[in-house]
Amino acid sequence: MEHSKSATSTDRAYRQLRDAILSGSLPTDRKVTETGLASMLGLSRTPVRAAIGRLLIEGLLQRRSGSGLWCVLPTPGEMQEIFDIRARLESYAAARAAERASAEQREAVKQSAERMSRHVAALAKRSDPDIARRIEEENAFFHRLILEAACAPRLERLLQSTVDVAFVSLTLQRYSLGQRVRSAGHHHDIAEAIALGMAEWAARTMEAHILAAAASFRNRYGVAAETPQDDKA
Amino acid sequence: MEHSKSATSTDRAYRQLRDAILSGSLPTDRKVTETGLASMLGLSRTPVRAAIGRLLIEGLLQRRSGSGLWCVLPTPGEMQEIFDIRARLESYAAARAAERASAEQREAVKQSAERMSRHVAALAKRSDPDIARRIEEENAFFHRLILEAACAPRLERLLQSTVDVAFVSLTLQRYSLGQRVRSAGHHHDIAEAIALGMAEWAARTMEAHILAAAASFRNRYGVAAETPQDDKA
DNA sequence: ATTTCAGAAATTGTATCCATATTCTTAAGT
DNA sequence: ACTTAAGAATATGGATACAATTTCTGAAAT
Repeated sequence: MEHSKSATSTDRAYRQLRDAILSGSLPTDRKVTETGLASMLGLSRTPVRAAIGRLLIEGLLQRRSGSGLWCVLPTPGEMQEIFDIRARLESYAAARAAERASAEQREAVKQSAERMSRHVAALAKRSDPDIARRIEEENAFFHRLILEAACAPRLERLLQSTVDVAFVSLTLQRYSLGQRVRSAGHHHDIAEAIALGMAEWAARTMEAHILAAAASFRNRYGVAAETPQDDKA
Repeated sequence: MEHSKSATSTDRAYRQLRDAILSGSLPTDRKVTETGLASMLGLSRTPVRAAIGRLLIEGLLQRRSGSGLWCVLPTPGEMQEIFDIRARLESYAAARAAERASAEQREAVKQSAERMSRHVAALAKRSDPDIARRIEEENAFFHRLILEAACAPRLERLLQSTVDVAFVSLTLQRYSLGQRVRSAGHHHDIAEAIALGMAEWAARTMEAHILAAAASFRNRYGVAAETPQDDKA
């Protein structure tokens, strides 16, 4: 659940670079170099290159023709795309989980939903300054539980490595209290659908859950509703 | 549309290893080593390691706990999973293509469907010994056209890593003539839906198109899920 | 002044080397 | 005979060295 403190240098480099890109501390308006990143991290180029390879696949870095390596943050349009993809894949995961989760897994999902409700209640009472982080972790845990219960290794890899969860939690951080209450309600609905083995209900609720997050993101970052006329990004 | 011979050693290593795994010329019942693969390809470990990194992400290689590197081919259950994922992602691509394809792209999709029909007709007349390959290429081209028209770079990357795994397995199977005729019909339907901008129709037809392929695959290779008996080839 | 060519600098791709961790083998002890 | 421990062999992760391609700079020629 938490990052094990010491992994390989490659893993550390990957996480550090990803965080640096997502937090905006790496420039997106000029090119970066492998050597520069390596010396910034205090490592040789070898592990940094491996990390760069992963980030290239995930799309957070790009090699532009004849002008080096660039950090790339998803445009609002791409964020919408990411949410749409997640809605489709996670609803599939929810349906599979409803069909094949073990009894313990169904119980665990329900308990996660319960905990989430308590966290949100605590947030309303301002009783815990650290509660926002707890909510985010609980949310990630909930989705991970379902993904595991879905018993779908390929789906898991796709969701984990290519459409980054960090984007979603970025959105979650800005939820209003009302949104959080409703989001916790979604978790309850999904948990119940999975517990009862109702795949279609689970899938549609998960879809709605993620599209709600997408809508919230759109509101925040000011991309008005999708215009029929094509805006090239 | 084909690989130019000149590329970086890493790319060559990646392609060679991927082909070797998918074609079954690398063992899946005992472990392989980086050093062994490198000397097999006549390269140093460095580019081979980069290639291995990509294959690990794609799931064609796995590091098993404390016992090295293994080649992994998708099980029939995973193939079903891959088809399900493709059905969801490519139907999304079709919907987006219906909404935002250019006039030229809509025309190109229709023309590809036309060519496919002609190829299938030629197949019926046995007039071209090479026709099966042509059909495969046209099919790949059709799907690629739609993916490009969808204007969704993330989706494109995501599908690229899942599709080609499915494709190689697909080429192992032989569609019956009747199936090919119906498949070409799907292409026409999808092309028309996209041409008319009818996103929902395009999406549902694409979904059905891929699930039909999945069913055909299951009949040949899968554990017969719930089919009482399979039909004649 | 603009263009072009050459040399220099820099960046990426590849190979080799080293260190650490893990496995396999062998020998010793109970 | 079986178990365990120690050392050897092997494999992987990382660093450095090297090569080749690409880019930048500058000067010369039209």
